[in-house]
Amino acid sequence: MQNKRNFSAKREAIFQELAATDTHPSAEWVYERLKEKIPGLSLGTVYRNLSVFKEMGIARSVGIFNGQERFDANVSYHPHFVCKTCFRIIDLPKGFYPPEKNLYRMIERDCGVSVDDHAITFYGLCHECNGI
Amino acid sequence: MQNKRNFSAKREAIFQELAATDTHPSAEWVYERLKEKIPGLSLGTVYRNLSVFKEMGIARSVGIFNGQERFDANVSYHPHFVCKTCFRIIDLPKGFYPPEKNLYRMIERDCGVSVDDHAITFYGLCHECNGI
DNA sequence: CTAGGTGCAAATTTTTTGCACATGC
DNA sequence: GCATGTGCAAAAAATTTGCACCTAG
Repeated sequence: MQNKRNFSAKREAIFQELAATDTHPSAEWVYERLKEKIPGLSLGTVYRNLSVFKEMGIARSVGIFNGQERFDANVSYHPHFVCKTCFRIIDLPKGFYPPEKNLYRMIERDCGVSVDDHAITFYGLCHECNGI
Repeated sequence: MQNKRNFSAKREAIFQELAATDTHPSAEWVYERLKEKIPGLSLGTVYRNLSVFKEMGIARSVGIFNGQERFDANVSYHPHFVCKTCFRIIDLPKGFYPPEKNLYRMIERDCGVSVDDHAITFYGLCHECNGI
């Protein structure tokens, strides 16, 4: 496993930007924020590095919402809430809906597949879009 | 000829094709299958009608996998399994990982959002891709 | 006639990729 | 020098849309 100290300056900055937010940003969002600090940055580099992070296992995709893939540097399991209106993505505590111990093994036995991951996503309206 | 839904012939055929399969197909898949039976059909019409079905609540999106949105005419809640290699999508019995009664209300109270839906997706390798 | 549905192709949007150049060891 | 990283723009791929026509009622 590669230490992120060996990252290039731009790769490091992209990872830090992703890791420092809880907004589960898109590539575009990361690019827009970083191009102020790093004038030479290109959007393609952001895409390429987000792919690198996924392959390394230090980031994951939350899903594609409103046509844009959303990323998360918090790779420990937790459910998400997605607002159907503004596509805000909120982390939910792991305590909501915790997976049973042998759930993957049960599915494997009953369905003839191998399972190594899962995702839980709730949908609705966030506080701002709810008109409250 | 009029059917009970008042769908046009093509709309009805698209819905029937979606409802008759458990493959959770993409628009392309539906189009490829139907264009043999309905020579004049166009891909745009398939896309437009799948959107209509989603708005009507008689179909839903399973998610976007391998760049293609996948649809399901089975709108009653059930978890899905997605093969990371071939992107086959398999229905799992509702009994796996059933939601707790007041889960939505708990999330609403604790997180200040309104919740009306959720999805659970397991990932791994299907039987064919597992080399078994 | 009217309203909705469709074919067709162009446009849109997001993401990927080819290639030349840059950078660090 | 060599391998990796990057800018830039073109390409790719999926989906949406504009518009003219068509069809049912």
